[in-house]
Amino acid sequence: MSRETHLPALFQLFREQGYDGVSLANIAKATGLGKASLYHHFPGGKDEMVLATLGYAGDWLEQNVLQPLRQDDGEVQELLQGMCDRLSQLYDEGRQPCILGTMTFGPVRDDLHEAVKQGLVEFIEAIALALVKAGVDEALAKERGEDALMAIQGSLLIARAMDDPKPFQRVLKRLPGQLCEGI
Amino acid sequence: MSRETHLPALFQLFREQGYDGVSLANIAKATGLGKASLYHHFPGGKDEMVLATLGYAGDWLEQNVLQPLRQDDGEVQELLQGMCDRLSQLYDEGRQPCILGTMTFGPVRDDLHEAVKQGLVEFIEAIALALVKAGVDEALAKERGEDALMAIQGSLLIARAMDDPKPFQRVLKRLPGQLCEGI
DNA sequence: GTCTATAAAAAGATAGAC
DNA sequence: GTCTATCTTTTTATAGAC
Repeated sequence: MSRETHLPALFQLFREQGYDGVSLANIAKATGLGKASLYHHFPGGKDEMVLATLGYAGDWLEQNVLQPLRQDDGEVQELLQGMCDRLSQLYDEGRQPCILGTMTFGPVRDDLHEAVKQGLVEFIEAIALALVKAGVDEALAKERGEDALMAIQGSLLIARAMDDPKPFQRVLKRLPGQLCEGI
Repeated sequence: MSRETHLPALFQLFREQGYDGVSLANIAKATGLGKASLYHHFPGGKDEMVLATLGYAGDWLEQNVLQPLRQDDGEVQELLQGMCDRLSQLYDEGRQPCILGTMTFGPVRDDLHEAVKQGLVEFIEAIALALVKAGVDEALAKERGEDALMAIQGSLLIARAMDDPKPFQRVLKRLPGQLCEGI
């Protein structure tokens, strides 16, 4: 069993319960490992576990959402629709939280904070790039990328707080058209 | 010194760091009390502290935001503009988080979860009521109330993650017009 | 109403055997 | 690579004096 084997379990734990909410006992139970065994895979302890998990989530996002979004072929509306489809999968149609959002409310620690910020920046820039290619002004494209992330994160937060995934689904449905308004 | 004296300090702690992130040692330091003294004011311990803090925040919101929003006099645009002005004050123009948002990512506990959900529902319903009075269809008004909360919470999350309050300020600026679209 | 002192439990982490 | 056992620190909470 390698380190990568257990990252999906860690991902699920951390995105649901956050850094403070997850204990090594939780992780041991979820992975089926003893607490001591976790230190074999992650010598840096809980800090290394959460950073590795953010890397795992970032890789998934990069491969399945951002790289397709940066492709040159295809209409921008279709690229954005593809993005929404993948996000719907990632967040299980609004029933699962985003680890970046969860970690935003975690403890104030520079490495964690930077990793989250970096993930959001790359996401925003990938959307902005797609809009710029479609002829949108650079400043407006960046604003719309930020608007998209606000809409996604806000809808996931409300969906979680209200025990109802529909707000997320509604937001995702109108997102492509909203981003392309005026093109 | 009464219990109410210390609620502002607790409010600031909990909205910044969440339930798990705040220890009794933190609270003791912030209030200037000894740990044991906290149990005089809050015999139920940390649980009672956070619930009392949510009540304190809910009272502020009710008095300063929701009641003015329910008033009959005045144009709906102006009522919503007033709401945004108060929210800008509450969140220090995007530099401070919303305790409801922070608590949404806290531990899964029924009483906390219910208190947060209830606060969001009342907020959404107050906005929807103002729109209904202005002639908006009931179902659409509720959607727009949800949209408003998603925009507020999403922008506060992004503002916090990116160390930049401007996304929140931008969202608040266009919110009244957005909610009144088509009236 | 606040304090010192202390308990009891849970947390993160390590040593060393297999 | 995984385990049992143990250690250290932190956390929540209580007892009882002033």
